[in-house]
Amino acid sequence: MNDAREIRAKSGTNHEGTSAHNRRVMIDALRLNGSLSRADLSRATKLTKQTVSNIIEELEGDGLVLSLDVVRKGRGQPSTPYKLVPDGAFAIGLQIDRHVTRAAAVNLIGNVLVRAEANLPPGGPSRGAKVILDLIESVRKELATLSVQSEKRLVGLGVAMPGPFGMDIVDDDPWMMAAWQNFPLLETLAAGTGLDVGLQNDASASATAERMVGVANGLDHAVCLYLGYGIGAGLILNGELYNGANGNAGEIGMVLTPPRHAGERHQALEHRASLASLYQHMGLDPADPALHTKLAAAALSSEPSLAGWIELAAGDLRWSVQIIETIFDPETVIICGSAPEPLARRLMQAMDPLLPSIAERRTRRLPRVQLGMTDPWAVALGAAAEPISRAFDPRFSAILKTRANG
Amino acid sequence: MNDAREIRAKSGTNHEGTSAHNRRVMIDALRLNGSLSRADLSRATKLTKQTVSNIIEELEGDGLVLSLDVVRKGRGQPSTPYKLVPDGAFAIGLQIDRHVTRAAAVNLIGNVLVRAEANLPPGGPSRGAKVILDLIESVRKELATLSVQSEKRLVGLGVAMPGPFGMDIVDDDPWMMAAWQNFPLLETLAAGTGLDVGLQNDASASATAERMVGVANGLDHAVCLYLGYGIGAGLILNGELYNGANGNAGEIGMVLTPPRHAGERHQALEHRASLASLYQHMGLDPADPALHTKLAAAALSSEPSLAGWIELAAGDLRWSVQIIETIFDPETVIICGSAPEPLARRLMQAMDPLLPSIAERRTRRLPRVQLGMTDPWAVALGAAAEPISRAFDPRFSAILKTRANG
DNA sequence: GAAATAAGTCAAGACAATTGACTTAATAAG
DNA sequence: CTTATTAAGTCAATTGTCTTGACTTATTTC
Repeated sequence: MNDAREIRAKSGTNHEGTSAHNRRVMIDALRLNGSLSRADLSRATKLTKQTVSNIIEELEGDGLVLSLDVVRKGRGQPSTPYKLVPDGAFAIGLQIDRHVTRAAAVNLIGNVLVRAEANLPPGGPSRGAKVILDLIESVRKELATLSVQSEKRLVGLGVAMPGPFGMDIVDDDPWMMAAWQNFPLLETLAAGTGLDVGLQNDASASATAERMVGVANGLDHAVCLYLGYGIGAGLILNGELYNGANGNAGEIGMVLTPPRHAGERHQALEHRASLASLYQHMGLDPADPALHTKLAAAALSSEPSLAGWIELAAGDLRWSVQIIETIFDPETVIICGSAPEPLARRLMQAMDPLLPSIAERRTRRLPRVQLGMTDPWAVALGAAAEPISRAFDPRFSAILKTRANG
Repeated sequence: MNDAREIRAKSGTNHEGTSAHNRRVMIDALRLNGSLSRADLSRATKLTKQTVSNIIEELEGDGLVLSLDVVRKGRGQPSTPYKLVPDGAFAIGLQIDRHVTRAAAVNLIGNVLVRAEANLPPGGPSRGAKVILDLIESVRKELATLSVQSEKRLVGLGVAMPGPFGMDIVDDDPWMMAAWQNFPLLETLAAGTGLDVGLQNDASASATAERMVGVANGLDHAVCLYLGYGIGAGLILNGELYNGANGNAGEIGMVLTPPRHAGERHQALEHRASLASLYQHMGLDPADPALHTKLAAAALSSEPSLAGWIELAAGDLRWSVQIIETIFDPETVIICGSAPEPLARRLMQAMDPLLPSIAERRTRRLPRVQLGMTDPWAVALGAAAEPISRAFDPRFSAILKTRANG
């Protein structure tokens, strides 16, 4: 029917897809509920007891689940609960920031087992790539000392760095984030480590972390408002991270905000509500290694210039939250980022009262806005959580055939 | 493991899920590509020739596909292309608007076969429900005269009405849209028609229509900016309509816009860029039956008050498009709605040049903004397209088990 | 005319979930 | 203290769906 005309279609599926999905569903259920018996799993997943038994046996054989003590409760044969084996799988996450890179190893349930960081030399990837590969290697070595099986059970490498990706680069900065984005990073890392590599921006990584071990755990619709050097949103929609057509969904830094006062020009959100704007406002040096500590201290004091920025930024964030609620209709909005926790907390407080929005409903179960992780390691954790999610979370794409046969 | 504690888990799947998915994938491929041979389908879906043959045979038996003339092309046995049978399935769509309700019947490929409209009496659902049921009944009867099989092949009823849904009602208007939203409409319609009923807001319905037969056909990431009495966005993300946690995603009317000039208060977008705002600006009566014609005429003239509104609204839309691009990273933004086409066209032109955004990339294949349907029947069409999509489009939820056995 | 190529079929096989009867082990009831 | 009831979990056979590999058919190219 077609010469070279491209045929567009989604993939079909087969037994393998079915089986893979059911395995993922069971792992997901165990992660979400802590421990469940085979009978529980059967009811929850709508699969038969027999099927659940078969899959559990398989998962147990693979070292992904283990049985706990028998539980007596009411009539009937006592049940044997199962839970995930924490060290049933590992993943490594890498955060590439302006002047520093962090790597972390996590296990199947999101515990951080190893962390390591290194300074990135200025000059971008030409010099930095080596630093990164060494850092990953050292994390991998250390992980191997904690678990003999770590190498065998390593499911991938997740990378997080500031977006947006794939843009025609216009401006650059001394730390050459743009150069990083043009560099064939994924290929280099895949070749250098032999691992499957995934990429997210900071905000998405944060959301991934919140979903695995944070306040977004078990939520299918949540947005992480990530306040870092820039500002971004990590989108969890229908239980999966949403990336958009080009991987740039949620890059809200370029959104134009309402002017604060008469005569002010419209400004991009990231010039008003981001740590970069705070540094500028307070005349701080972004490269100062003690910056985080200083900011934390300032946040606990009554520093007037900080208070001024908080007041202004909270206004923009209040507006941002309202837009996010209005556009996404999420269960909750999570404030996270690399700001020191006292600062994030003060920002949260300053955002109160929130603007009226569609999110104000009596049937709400969760707060409209919650504080998420502010740990500087959260992004690396999210980066590491991504391969775990890719390997074990139920998702449409995991069902589809990836190669043809016949 | 649990007393009454609720266990949260996703559903598993089985052979039926596999088969259902593969059927949907084939139908989707045929819809998207017009006609394909079994060999084409096998390559495109990654299923084996044999599997494709089996499914095609089944679909042919179900009257959903039919074979075309054999095509000779190059070496090898000539291929037999298949295409969808237009009248292989039908659905009815219902639009409930302020003072009017429209019903349309479409077939499997989105052709509108029947349309009918009725005035809604003031007073909300207490009197309107009957009008609606009668209208649906008349469409159904007329459809039956066009196809003997229509009743057997009717897959559902789709309803579209202005959102947001499930809110604590604050203000109301004479046409009592709020009352409609509180009324158990879906239950009433399901009981009154015996059909499966789905609900969307206007903007989502518009997006559904654009995806089935409009400029979003085949796109996996697109946003429809719907300009009606209010304003909303219909979100196609990952190839599916996105509804949010409570079905209100895309209800952007409440977004606060940047002030137009010093001293102006922040205003909700729907008070500035919506037909309601135009009516107010021009002193038009929204209930005037000739309104659409008058507006169309005005749009073709050089009416200064209309030109003034266009200038203002275009500014807000420009900003809205930039936010949408920044947040969703879609392949394209589609302007649609119930404004007369000349008006929509002028608005589009007035939006040029668009604000700089992440969407400006050299690798773009589609325009950043495109004009979609402005037909007053587009929403009813989208409403009717929804059950077709629900029944035939590949989607994650269609794979999952819905009832337990064992 | 023979070789190459491609579409499509046939029949057997493989895989994974389902079915229904059965076993095991506890509590509740008399 | 015995028996009935309830629930967890297993066993073995069955079913549904896709895959496999060999085969047939039809066309073009050499």
